[in-house]
Amino acid sequence: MLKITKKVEYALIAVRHLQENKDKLVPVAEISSSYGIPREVLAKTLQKLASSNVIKSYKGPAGGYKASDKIEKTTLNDFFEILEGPTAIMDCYFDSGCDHLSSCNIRTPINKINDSIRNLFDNLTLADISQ
Amino acid sequence: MLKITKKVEYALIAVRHLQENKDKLVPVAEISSSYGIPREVLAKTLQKLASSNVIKSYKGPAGGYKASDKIEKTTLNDFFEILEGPTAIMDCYFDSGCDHLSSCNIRTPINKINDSIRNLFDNLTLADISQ
DNA sequence: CTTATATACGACAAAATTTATCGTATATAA
DNA sequence: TTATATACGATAAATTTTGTCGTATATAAG
Repeated sequence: MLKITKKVEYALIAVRHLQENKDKLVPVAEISSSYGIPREVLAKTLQKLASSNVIKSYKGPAGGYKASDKIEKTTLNDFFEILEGPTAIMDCYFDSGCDHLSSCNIRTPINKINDSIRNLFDNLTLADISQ
Repeated sequence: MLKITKKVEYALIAVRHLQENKDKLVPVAEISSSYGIPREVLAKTLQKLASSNVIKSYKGPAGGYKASDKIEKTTLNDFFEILEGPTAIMDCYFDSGCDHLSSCNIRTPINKINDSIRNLFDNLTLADISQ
């Protein structure tokens, strides 16, 4: 439990690789072969980061991805939510479709844990964890 | 991702129920029926908490579980680890069997995130999140 | 203007993990 | 002796995660 997904792992690897190669455009194939990541999975992950402007994409031959200016200031919370949706240790923190609400005795604990984690991730940027 | 398991959810519910019924022994069946939790799953979960002395167990008719003195001071980290093993967002934080180590460029980020989460859970007790 | 290369994106299959069930053993109060 | 409760391993079902496949679109180069 409390594991990050491969998607997020791959995204972190890619982001770091782009930060280390700011001078050029990096195609998916380069990252995928360098780190042994399935190409299509990585491609979709980078597409999400691109549509949120964490990285920039360029099509065509000699195209690829590069880090955007935004990347350093992106918080872990934003990064995770771009890739996986809202950060919550239980779905009921965001969803409203719980039918056990009347007998639920852990709403307060769950909310406290969640708020703590979200606060942690709101205050950590991609730059912070790279140093 | 970063979800707690049902096991942990059930354990939290049970712990809160025991805290609210400190005067008596509570059998698994009472908790399981009150909150709609599968009996056997809950039973195994409580067995783990009992063998770690977070709660105490009593066999036989009129037996059941009750909260121990230790319960209030138990940290979330201890609680989670009793139920699910070491807290880590990626297995490589504890396991040594990674064969990508030579090309791994996210060891620092992963360790920083992990340490932050563990620090958070080390400083939150079951009592803290119940208030 | 054709071709080769790269991103974009939806549908589906495979694998892994989580969740639940079943069967049996042991302790103990009445 | 019996009924009730915990203890615990094996296995099945369900869910989630991970990976694959097919097709479309953009663009640089010859």
